[in-house]
Amino acid sequence: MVDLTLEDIALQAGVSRSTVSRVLNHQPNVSQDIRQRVMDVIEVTGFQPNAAARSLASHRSWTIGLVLPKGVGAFFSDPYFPRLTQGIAQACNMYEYTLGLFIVNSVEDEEKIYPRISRKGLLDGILVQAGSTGDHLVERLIQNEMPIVALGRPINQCCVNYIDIDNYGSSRIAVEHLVKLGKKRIATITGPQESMAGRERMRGYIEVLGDNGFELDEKLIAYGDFTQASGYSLIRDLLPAKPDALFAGSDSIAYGALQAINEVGLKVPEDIAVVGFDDLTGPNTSLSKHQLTTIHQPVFQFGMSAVELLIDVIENGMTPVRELIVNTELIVRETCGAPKDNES
Amino acid sequence: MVDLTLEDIALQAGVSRSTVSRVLNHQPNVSQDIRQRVMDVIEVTGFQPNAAARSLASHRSWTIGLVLPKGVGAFFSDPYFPRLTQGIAQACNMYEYTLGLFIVNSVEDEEKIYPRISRKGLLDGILVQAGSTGDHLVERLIQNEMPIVALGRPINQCCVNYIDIDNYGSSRIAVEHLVKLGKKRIATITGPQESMAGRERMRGYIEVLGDNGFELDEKLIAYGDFTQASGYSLIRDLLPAKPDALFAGSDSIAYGALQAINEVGLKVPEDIAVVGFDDLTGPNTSLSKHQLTTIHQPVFQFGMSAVELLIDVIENGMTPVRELIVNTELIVRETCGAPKDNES
DNA sequence: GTGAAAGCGCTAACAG
DNA sequence: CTGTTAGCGCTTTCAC
Repeated sequence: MVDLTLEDIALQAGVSRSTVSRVLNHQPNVSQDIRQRVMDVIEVTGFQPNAAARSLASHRSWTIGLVLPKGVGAFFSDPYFPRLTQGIAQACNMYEYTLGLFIVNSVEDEEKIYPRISRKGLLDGILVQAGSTGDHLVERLIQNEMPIVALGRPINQCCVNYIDIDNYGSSRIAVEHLVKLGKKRIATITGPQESMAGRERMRGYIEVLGDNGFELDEKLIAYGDFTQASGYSLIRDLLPAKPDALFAGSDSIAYGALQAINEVGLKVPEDIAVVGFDDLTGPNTSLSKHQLTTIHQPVFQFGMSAVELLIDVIENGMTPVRELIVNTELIVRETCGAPKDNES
Repeated sequence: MVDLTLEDIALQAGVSRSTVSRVLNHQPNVSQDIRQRVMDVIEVTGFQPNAAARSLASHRSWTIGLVLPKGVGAFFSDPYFPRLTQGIAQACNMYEYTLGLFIVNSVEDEEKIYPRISRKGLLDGILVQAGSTGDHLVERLIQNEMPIVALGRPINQCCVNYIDIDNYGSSRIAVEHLVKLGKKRIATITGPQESMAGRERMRGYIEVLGDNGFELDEKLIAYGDFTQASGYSLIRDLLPAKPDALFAGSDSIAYGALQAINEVGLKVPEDIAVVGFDDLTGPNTSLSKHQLTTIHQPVFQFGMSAVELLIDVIENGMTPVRELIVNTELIVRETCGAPKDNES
């Protein structure tokens, strides 16, 4: 297939280059029959406009970047980022954007990548995962007046567009569920307190206990890092305090804890009820003998909404600041010991 | 930061635009002091050349695409693709390429995405995951004379650059290991036979048994799909035939089988030895009570090599056809029941 | 509603 | 070694 240009199409259709351009960009001011004639030629020739030329002339690349800062790269082993990425990619396909992926693996990467993503003509906008290192990047990017949306609410940062779930409210619902089930000694293994998610989920736990007149017992609290390994090891520190329930800061933590609980011979949910957070259906959940009660966050949809939000920012400008909170849902399964719902 | 152009830099440095361009592109014919002067101005101003303009003029976008065809999207839940993607992204950072990610989620996507990735001016080259749907895409892309490298060897396709591991040879090593351990009734749960990996691993199994004078027993063979779920359910069909060993077509299959074996009260490796394939350290492996003996494939490195291969193709043309085989390694752990290595 | 013409910001011969 | 000069292929005023 020889390289075609607008000019070639124009020639074949017997019109001017501008007209072909108008048809290509779905502009209104073209008569029906000419439009059809041009479209036919495009169809037959399989013409695709040159992306670089289009970007250069229009100052729009139709490409957005997904930036995963150092640190979250490690999280790539859990199903969260893959799912998120899929949602983002899906939305990009829908809106005919190209997705650029920037994974920061090291400190050196960070400095090298930054100029590349902020250079003109490459990206129309940026999605950046919030988190300790990410937030630093967010700051620099914003000063560059590049359309940007943070995935998760950045810490120490105002006036940033972001999309997030209601971590605080959701964890309240999870812990309240445990309270309603009559649990009296509710333990928690939280995520990292440097992350907004870890912090807010913790805050929900603390406040629900307070609201219900429970005393905070440090022996029932452990600080993990969202991983299965941390759940597995930290629950052992908590067990001596005889908890009758565990609110895990993530499903991974919950699964780790579940396994350890199992190994010491305790029963779930009889001896200890467990509620997780995330509901990422992955290999773990499918075969687990425990059906985990958890907070479902719609990761795929979250990714899609993030793209939509970013496109909105690209098209309508950075002000006002957008803050989008996506709904979660408590999924009652078996590990909390709640009576079964009446099913129809 | 106001938008700078080459011209601005040239003005400030007191040279011509071309000279700045030469400095930017690390071309040799610039005197040391002028080069320095230009670099200083670039440094101070933080100038970054416009990506679109550069692509348009040079016919190089410094962007490569990673295409994950429909079907492999589902695999996104296991750790393989995330790791692979990380390796690819890492190499892109190293060589200062931008990575475009194209995940095909549906049939409609397929038709919409194809023209976008094959359009001029966007991508310098393409990495495409091989596999039933992928191979079809590979074909179309090749005709477009776009530099391309397949990840995994496409089926029914010659004359394609690809990178792969030696599935056949590796599975031979795994099964031979079992034979050497004195196993007589070696079962297998394979991956899908539509995939080269599934097929070749199966072939290794069959031939090693043949070489050792074993009869093929259909009761010891099950056809899975690489997932944990398939391992979990299919091993139950195999157990009545009293296997003393299992060669699993993937670690996921192995873990599924391990769990089922456990649940029926058999012991690993005493009653049944298990060898897997992949060695993707993920959440499953970390806490498993079984240390899986398996074939290690260096996924991250695989991704990096794929990028290097593609860059070679971009720079030196499509001929000759490149075929790159990456080495694997048998990792002897506990599930095969081999005596411990003497450790120093 | 359509065409002509002027760039977008850079690279790459080609002179000198 | 450096500057001048054409474009790269498209979008976008501005006329008509």
